[in-house]
Amino acid sequence: MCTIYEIARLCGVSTTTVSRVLNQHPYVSEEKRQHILQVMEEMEYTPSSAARTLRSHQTKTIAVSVPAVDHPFFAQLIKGISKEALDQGYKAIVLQTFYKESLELEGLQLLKRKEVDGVILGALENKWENIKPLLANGPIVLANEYHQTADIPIIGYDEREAAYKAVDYLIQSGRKAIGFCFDTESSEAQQQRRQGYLDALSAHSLPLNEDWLFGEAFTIEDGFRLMDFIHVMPDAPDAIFTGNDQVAAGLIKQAILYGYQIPEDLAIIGYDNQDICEVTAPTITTIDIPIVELGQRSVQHMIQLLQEQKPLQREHIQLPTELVTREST
Amino acid sequence: MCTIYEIARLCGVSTTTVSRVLNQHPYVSEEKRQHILQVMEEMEYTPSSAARTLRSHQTKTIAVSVPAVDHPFFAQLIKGISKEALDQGYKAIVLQTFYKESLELEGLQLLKRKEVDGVILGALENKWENIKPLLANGPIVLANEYHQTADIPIIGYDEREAAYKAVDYLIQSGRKAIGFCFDTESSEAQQQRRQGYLDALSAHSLPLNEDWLFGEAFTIEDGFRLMDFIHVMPDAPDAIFTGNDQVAAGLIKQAILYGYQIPEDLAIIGYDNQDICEVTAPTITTIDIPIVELGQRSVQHMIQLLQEQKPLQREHIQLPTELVTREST
DNA sequence: GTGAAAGCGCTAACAA
DNA sequence: TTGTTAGCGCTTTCAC
Repeated sequence: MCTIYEIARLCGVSTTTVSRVLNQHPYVSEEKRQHILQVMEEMEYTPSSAARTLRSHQTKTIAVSVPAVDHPFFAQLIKGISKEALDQGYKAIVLQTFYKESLELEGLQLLKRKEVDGVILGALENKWENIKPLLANGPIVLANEYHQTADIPIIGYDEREAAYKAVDYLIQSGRKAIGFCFDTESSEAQQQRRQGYLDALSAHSLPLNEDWLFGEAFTIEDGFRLMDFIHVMPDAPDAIFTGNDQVAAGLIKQAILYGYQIPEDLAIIGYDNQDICEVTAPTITTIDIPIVELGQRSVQHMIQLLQEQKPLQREHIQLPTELVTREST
Repeated sequence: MCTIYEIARLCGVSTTTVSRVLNQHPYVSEEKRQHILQVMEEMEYTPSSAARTLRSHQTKTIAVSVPAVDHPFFAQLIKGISKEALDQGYKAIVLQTFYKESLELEGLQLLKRKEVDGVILGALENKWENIKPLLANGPIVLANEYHQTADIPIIGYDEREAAYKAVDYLIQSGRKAIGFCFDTESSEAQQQRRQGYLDALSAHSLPLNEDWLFGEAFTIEDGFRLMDFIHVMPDAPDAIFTGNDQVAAGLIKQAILYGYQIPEDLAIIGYDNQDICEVTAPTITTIDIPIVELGQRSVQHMIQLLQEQKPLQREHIQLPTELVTREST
């Protein structure tokens, strides 16, 4: 591990000159530049990023905060983010909140400690008031989550419209008793989605049955559990719009076990268009979301923010979604 | 953002003293310690990690290199690693190789640039000779991959035994024409696994049919494709031990489409015990691997290495695996 | 118990 | 076009 001093000494120049070739500063004679470059090569010189960070106050690192990396949705989001970051010369640090406010907040301390240049939030566990003060330490971008008032870039898709499309499709195909699954009540994205559900119902003059709103639905297991519950409901829905494909897969599997015909007895629509949609029997109708692109766009936006240095502004980017019909409807 | 100087000035002490309380050095009077702590609190002082890194040559960061984070296996591995790292006061940087040697090598430059203290390799794309020189820059730990000679800690499980268990089970249940899927030929872990397959065959005096070895099997899609291929084989196997649950799920789905009865016409065993095993029809018999624990152990090992500062040694830790029988066999 | 001062590796303002 | 020099924020000898 040699330093810029070594190189300078070896080349008979000052550290400034070496630093200049490192940063492609124009004022270096071609001759010296070549020589220095060559010596660097020979010595296997690699600049210390710690020193650079200390000087420049830039870490070239972005943190991504998600509830859990092994949820297929977030795994894909991270895939996009991590790839794009690396492409742009940044590193990505992964933070998991496990759906806990405290862990989210703790992760965000990285911003305060200047260990990362910015944070991409793939979900939002805390109230915005708790997050907001951290903006003083660096930009925050919301990916896949929504907030009414936060003055930061929000990269997502039209949750309301996506939900509307799904529910409308169910109604068009003759369903009248449509259930809705969500994960957490607190997520504004989920509320938007619910609004789409409600709008579709009222567009077709269908009344809302509160019993058909099912919360805490995240995983395949939750799908199993939920189906157990629905199976014994006196007034069960004949279709369900789930919040994600995992839950849909769980529902379907368990329903088949109970002897349901799907979609005849119960139609099901998922969300995310994960691979799992193609291997269940029946396959799952779902909403396709450009997740990887969502991650990439978030990074691009973040880097732009970092470079322009201008104040954070509210901005709402919505990527297109698509209803993909399969056997479960 | 205030510095140690500010705090020192405000408290009428030297920076040394402030630094001492920061590092819980004993020689500070209780009185001053309290005062300093309080002022830090008031000023919302947070130490600059860049400066600390520059001084101490420690980044408190570990890199994890995997082919792709959205593969369920690696997603879970990262979950374990990322969680354990954070618990221990380390950060985890995610590197994706996309199965390319060049990207793996590029990621490993982080070690050289001293941007991370160590690297956990969740797979191995390069020849070991290409990786080895990097050991001069920091420890490398192999998680879930195997190498014959590398003098580094290897945390995994007995691939050979796991494969043996699976194939033996198939043979015990009357199968004689057993196929084997793997992803890449170059992985030594895969070779171990293949050895288990071979050993089980010969233990029961079954000959090896080279046509029943199927490579490049990573995803659900690959499972589909593979089944298309098997379907038209003149001499098709009556059971397949796949390298992962995704492939198993794809095989099953496609086989059912072709009118196969599973397991009667074709028995299938997966690998990893992912959630997907429970939602396919039929459900998937598989090998359970403690993936999250594997990740955690790797981090623990890495941190120990980092702290002890003693030279890297070859070490081979094997976690237990288990055959989980379901409907596909 | 406490502080002065050097230095980790790099960059940039200023001078030449 | 090139070099001198002063820090970035922190830790750690060494001296008191």
